[in-house]
Amino acid sequence: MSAPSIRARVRAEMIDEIKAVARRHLATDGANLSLRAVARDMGMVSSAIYRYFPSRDDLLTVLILEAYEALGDAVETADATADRHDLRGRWHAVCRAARDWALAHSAEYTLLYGSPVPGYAAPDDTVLPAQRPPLTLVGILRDGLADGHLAAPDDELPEQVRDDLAEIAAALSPGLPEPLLARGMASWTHLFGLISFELFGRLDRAIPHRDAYFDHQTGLMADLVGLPR
Amino acid sequence: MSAPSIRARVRAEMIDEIKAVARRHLATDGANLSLRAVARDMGMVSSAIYRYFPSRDDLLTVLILEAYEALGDAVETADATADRHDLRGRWHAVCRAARDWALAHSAEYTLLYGSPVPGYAAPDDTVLPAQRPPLTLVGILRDGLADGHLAAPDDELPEQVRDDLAEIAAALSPGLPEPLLARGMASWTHLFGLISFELFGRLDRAIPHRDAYFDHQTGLMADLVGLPR
DNA sequence: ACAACAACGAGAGCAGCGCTCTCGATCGTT
DNA sequence: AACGATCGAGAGCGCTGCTCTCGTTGTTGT
Repeated sequence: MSAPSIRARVRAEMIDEIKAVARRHLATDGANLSLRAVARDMGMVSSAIYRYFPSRDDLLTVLILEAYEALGDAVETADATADRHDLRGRWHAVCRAARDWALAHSAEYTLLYGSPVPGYAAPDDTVLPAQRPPLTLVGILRDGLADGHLAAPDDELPEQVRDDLAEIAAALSPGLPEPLLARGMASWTHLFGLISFELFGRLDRAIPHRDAYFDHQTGLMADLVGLPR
Repeated sequence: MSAPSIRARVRAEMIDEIKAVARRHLATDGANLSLRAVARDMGMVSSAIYRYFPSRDDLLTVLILEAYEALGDAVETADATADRHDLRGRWHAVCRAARDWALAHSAEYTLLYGSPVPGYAAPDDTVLPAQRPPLTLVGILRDGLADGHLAAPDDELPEQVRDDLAEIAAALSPGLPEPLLARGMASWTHLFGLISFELFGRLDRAIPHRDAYFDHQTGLMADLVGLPR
């Protein structure tokens, strides 16, 4: 067993460079990534790329996975950096981190949360990383319940809704009351919609002051889940 | 001025058939519409399509415009059909109508609310039709205020948020209190996110009972804007 | 040290795409 | 009846993802 051979090292660097160039193309040209353009940028012929990625979709899948991880990192870091007992501060920090990452990596965000590519099926590997942002929000709720600064709402849930949410709670955060989880999921849904609206240009003419609008909207959701002011 | 000539009539029918075939392709193959495939389906050669639409994007634009109108029709019809004084019933009817239309026309919904196509810029003609669903929701709020069954929240808004919302209110529904509009926009954002999550497969493993979940989530938003139970 | 093998880049080629141009055929009008 | 507009077919351009072959180069076992 020797140190990694020259070939293995070069291969790893090649893969990294392909991903980097692909990300650059993604940022400038949008979501329709051209393997041939990537190859050209690297001074290679298009078929050579296939030594490293079996298909364009496989390259996209890797980029998607890493994007999920990057977004997850950004969100969790924001949460960990905030004062642990300032629930509302954490909430806003997490939401802003998601938005900031999305604005800074719009094409990658589009890959994650935009329309699914027709022929493309997301592999199961994406399920866990995709849960990190909502899990972070749920973590704030869990902490709030634990130290008594947050009370679960006493909404009555239809049986089917309660059952579905109970299973989710069991997987995400055992013991989380279903009515609170329901409101948490509404917040997560709203956050996704908010970022998508902004990124996809739906606020262009309507909302000049995006930062203030975003904070106020996420504040409404903080109210909805019952975070103390 | 004569009756429309045979040629004009045939041309109109051709355009209609192209749009119909294109919609069918959209439904089966997803958002990447192939002009050549449409032409093949019509027993034509691809270049013949260009006698009727100057480019693929122009065909897409027409489909998008008509999709906006169809969604707007569905939503407004649902609102008009419900009991005018049952605010909550109207709210749920409107939300369900939007969701039903999206589920029944998923590719077209994706065209409207999915990631924007890279090279494609939405023409201004889409702005007004795109406002019809949120306008319908706002209409429910306006009616509620008018007959006293709905009270505007007394949220304090940051100045920038209040100013932006005041302009929107002036355009959409003059006199609508900004704090209520803020919550209405949160509801609309949430509704878009909710439908997109479902359509883009993000609830696939998590929520088996989609109908009940949807109604409960939109109910939470009805609470948020203050609709009486 | 040399042979055998695996990994690699270049190139040609296939089928598909959007789009353009040309050329007859057809239709409506004068 | 003749002319001009309209239309469909066909060839062709440059682009795409992807496959296959061929010569070269790095790695490994004897």
